[in-house]
Amino acid sequence: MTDTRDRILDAATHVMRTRGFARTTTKEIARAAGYSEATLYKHFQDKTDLFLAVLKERLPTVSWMLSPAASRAASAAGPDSPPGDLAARLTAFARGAVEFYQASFPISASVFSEPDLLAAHHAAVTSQGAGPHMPVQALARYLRAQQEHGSVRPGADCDAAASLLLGSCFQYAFLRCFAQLPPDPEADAAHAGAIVATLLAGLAPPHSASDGSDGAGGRGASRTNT
Amino acid sequence: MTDTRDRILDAATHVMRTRGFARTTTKEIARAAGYSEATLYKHFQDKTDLFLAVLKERLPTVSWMLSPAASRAASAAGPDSPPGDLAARLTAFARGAVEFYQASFPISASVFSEPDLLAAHHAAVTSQGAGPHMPVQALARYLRAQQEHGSVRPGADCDAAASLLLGSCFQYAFLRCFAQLPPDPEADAAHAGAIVATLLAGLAPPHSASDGSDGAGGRGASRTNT
DNA sequence: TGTACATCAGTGAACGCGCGTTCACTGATGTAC
DNA sequence: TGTACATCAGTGAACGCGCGTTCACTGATGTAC
Repeated sequence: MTDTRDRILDAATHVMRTRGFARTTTKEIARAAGYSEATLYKHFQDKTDLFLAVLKERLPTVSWMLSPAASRAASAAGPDSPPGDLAARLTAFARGAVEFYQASFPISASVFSEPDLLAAHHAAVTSQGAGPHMPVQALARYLRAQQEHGSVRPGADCDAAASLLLGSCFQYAFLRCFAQLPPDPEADAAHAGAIVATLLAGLAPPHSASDGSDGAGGRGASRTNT
Repeated sequence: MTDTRDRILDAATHVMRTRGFARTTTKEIARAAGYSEATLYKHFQDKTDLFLAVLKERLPTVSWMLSPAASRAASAAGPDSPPGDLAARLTAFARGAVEFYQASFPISASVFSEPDLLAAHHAAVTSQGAGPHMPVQALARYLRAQQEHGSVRPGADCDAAASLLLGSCFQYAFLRCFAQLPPDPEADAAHAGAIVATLLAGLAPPHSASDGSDGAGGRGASRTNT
């Protein structure tokens, strides 16, 4: 059955998550899948082939970018969109990103322990136009669209902004994985809200001339703390 | 000799970098160090003990935070510091961070493939008050100091800003490791400059009220503890 | 319907290999008298 | 100075184990006549 292949991939993914890459042996995978080890080799050429299939077919997808919040954000948002909408949409985007990174980290980080596997995975991912830089580029594109609507300051560097926002989510997810903290929607929401607000408002004081490019002097912060 | 221990640690670090964690066997380490495998066990209890020593004693330190640029930034910077200085210092900080992350990633990511090792490393690192969240906290502290000098907008959320800036560096370094790109100081400088400028200026257009009822500081203020 | 054969998902048991680890040993160096 | 012994960094060779992989096999199901 084709079902068997899926069960093996599910089992391998589960073992990778729970026991870690180093302990994900053919024996463990077979046991978790409920088949003999020999069966693995009816469906996959060797262990590397199986791992690559897991990476390709079982890594959490970036489909959260197409989630209601994100897709509506990308499609709708006319020039008449209410203020605050951008912040709300970016916050939803950030929360999705954290969830995604936190789910994929334990598996994708393991790839770094086998350079051959890393190279093979990278080649596979590149050849189909995917890769971990995609979400960043997608967010940058979205921000540029918002820029045309006037929701984003004209002179702003949308690539840099995307790198800041998703980088923060990425590292935040990493830190939680490293500390082996359980998922915490409340903390995630607080993080997402805080970074979005900070990114939108900027750090420079109203009177500062630290970004010479377009003298974005008034930037929304001018009314703060008066 | 104590020299032997150092040579073994150097060899292990080198093998981890070049062959990857999975191929870092006692045989390879011994060969690279120029000793027999048995010698490893005169200096380390077992292989895990050796790895933990590598992680503790050979991971790139965060000493770049104490580099000329960073330390001067932390100590000097009176209220009369020239405008643009903050940007320059943050840019230097960001470049150092990228270099640091890019050097440590290949080794520290491997730890995720052995949950036991991850837990042991995390415990060791935590017990001595270190950890990957330290740079973020240090940057936040620095920003708060700048805030008191007036170089940073009063209402700004310094924790969020630190997360944005270092998160971007972290993910940028990860992406380069993943793509197995060689170090590129020019690209690094461009990245650092762009994210610092963007973080300082913010995204919101001057006339926008995108961050809610009470101005830019509102969201950040709710979780900023001063 | 019964018979003979084909197909094919899945297996038990074994394979060679390379791993981490141990142990009795070597041989250079230091030292007491 | 020579002798006898102690110390100790380092080793060669072996160990048991668990890994990935293979192979001859099973037995249920389908099918031709």
